[in-house]
Amino acid sequence: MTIRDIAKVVGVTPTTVSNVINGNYNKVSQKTIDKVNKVIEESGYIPNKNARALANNSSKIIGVIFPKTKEGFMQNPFHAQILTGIEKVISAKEYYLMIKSIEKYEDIYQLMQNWSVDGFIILSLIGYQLPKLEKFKNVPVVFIDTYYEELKYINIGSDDYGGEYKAANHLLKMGHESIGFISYHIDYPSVISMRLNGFKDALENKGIPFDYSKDVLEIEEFDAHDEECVNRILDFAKNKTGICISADILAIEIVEVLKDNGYIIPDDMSIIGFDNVYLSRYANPKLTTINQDIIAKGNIAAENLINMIEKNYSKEPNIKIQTDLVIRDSVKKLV
Amino acid sequence: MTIRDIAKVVGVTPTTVSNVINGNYNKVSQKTIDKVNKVIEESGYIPNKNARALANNSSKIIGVIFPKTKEGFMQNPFHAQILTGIEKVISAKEYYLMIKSIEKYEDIYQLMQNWSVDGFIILSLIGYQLPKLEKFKNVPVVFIDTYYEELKYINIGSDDYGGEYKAANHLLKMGHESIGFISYHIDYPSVISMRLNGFKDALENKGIPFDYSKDVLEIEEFDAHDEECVNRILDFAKNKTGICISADILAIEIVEVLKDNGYIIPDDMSIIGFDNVYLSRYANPKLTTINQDIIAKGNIAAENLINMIEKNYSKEPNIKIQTDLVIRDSVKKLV
DNA sequence: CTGAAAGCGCTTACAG
DNA sequence: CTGAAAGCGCTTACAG
Repeated sequence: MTIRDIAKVVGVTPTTVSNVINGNYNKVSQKTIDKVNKVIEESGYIPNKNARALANNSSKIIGVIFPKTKEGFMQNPFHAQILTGIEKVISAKEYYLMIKSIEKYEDIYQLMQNWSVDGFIILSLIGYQLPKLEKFKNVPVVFIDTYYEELKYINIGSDDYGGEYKAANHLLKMGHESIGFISYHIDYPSVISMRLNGFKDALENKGIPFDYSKDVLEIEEFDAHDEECVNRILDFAKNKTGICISADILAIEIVEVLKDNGYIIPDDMSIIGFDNVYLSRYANPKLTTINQDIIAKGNIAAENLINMIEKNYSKEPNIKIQTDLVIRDSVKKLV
Repeated sequence: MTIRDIAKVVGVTPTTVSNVINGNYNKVSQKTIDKVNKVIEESGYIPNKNARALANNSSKIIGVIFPKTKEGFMQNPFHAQILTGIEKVISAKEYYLMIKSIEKYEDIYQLMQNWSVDGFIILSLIGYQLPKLEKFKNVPVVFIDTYYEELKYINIGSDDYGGEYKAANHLLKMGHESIGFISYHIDYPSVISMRLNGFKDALENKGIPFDYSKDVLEIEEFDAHDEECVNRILDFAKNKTGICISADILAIEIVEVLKDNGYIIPDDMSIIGFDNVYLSRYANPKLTTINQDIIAKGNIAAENLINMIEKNYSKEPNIKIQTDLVIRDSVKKLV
């Protein structure tokens, strides 16, 4: 079934059928429109998108790029929630969703040209990996959680700085004075480094000096079965009463490690996460954390991208979702 | 940059360039191959996939179809894990991944023809929704978790019957005699109905009569804030000491409801889930459940599909992943 | 309002 | 080993 077949049946030319399909109604008589539509209906004709994309140089495909992670790309609940948000608006607007997890950013170009992808959403790219910007000139791109000074593109981020500031401040208010910050590997600039800044400033604003070497623990690869990794955490915890952890998923793992080693949470150690991943509400104890509306973030990213694609218009270059403290059961008030 | 541009630079014809790109080396001299490759390299040429798909009627796209759920398609950790498994092999084999969540199965046809999708993986389709089978004749399809008598396609499932049998049996062995089964809406046949069968047979094999009206609770829509929903669960729990729940995500919610209403788990009520979603290991108490290797399921589905696409060969029509009891902390031994 | 024709960028028999 | 040509199924100026 092609456009030509339809044309033959109706007794008209492919041009006309194409015009009907594309809603160029000012170019076709109502009578013809009806006839064509009827045949399309009856025959169950479905246009070939590849041909259309080839002729149009536009595909209605939106590519979503995830960083490749060791656990597997959707094992990260943050990724899963973002994708949920993106998918919802993409499918509502009748775009198609192509997904790729990449190791090096050059892989994006391929996908870009390959399919005449109409636009991209790129997640958590570390600044220094950002490809030379000119390359993106022709394709609308929306970044999520990307910090980069020269970023001229739309970025949908969160108030990472303010969020972690609130987290540390909460610990401080609850009477904790020796507190630390644990994170996966910290890139600069990045979501994590911004959170660290918030942590640091909260301390200093209370007149508590910040000492990176004592107050921050970077964990390159968390592994609950790796003795050295566990010992580093235990060592780090020793002289502290509270810890801010840069992501809920890591926080939950660390809570388990501490519990396994005799800590009672929050009695012996107070913990605050970040992200308010849906898992955190079921953890034991329920995790006090910083909420960001991850699904909204996905929605906003997709909406902005589609606006760019369709109207060549874009709101602000930098949108920041607010972040709020969610108090649950993992922080204890010290007297 | 097109194949023609490359051809011009090399001083050769598009046919030859195409032959080099496609590895038809027996049709081109080594000298030409080298020259062409050099120019391709230098120019950063990337073939247009749409054109190729149009000419080939094959796209290297694999479509993955999820049922549309209220929470959002990736909010379901089972979906997320399956997708992780699928993505891993698809990207390793250099296919592209297109994702769609659908409400009605007819939407599949669209996607199918639209992009000359090379194959489909379809998740959790309920048997009676299965489209007329002839329609799939030309496109390889692998189903996941689909039960259907006349299913002539490959299905990657789990031993749902055996798994739930083990679950119920475990409760029985631990001294529980009045036990129940809770599930979302039950379709027939389906993953859930098979699990229910396993539950039922475990009971009957111990000489305990099974009474659907008393032993099974179907929850159409779980909502912890809906009083009626909560009351139904509390009512159901009243005269029981243990409950098998057909999915971990539901089990975890129900545990919360019970705890909120004064139950201590497992002292007052023993709970077994199903799926061993990664969340279940962090729940409070840690959830005893039935494990299935969800990522492996995704891997196997993708591998089989690609085999079908490339070699027109397929293993068995029906592959069942094994399911095993994972004992954690949500079941109590009765004396 | 309708149609003939060229073009999108590739592939693939076929001839030489 | 190389190339000319037709075709994949659509779109889009352009002419009438």
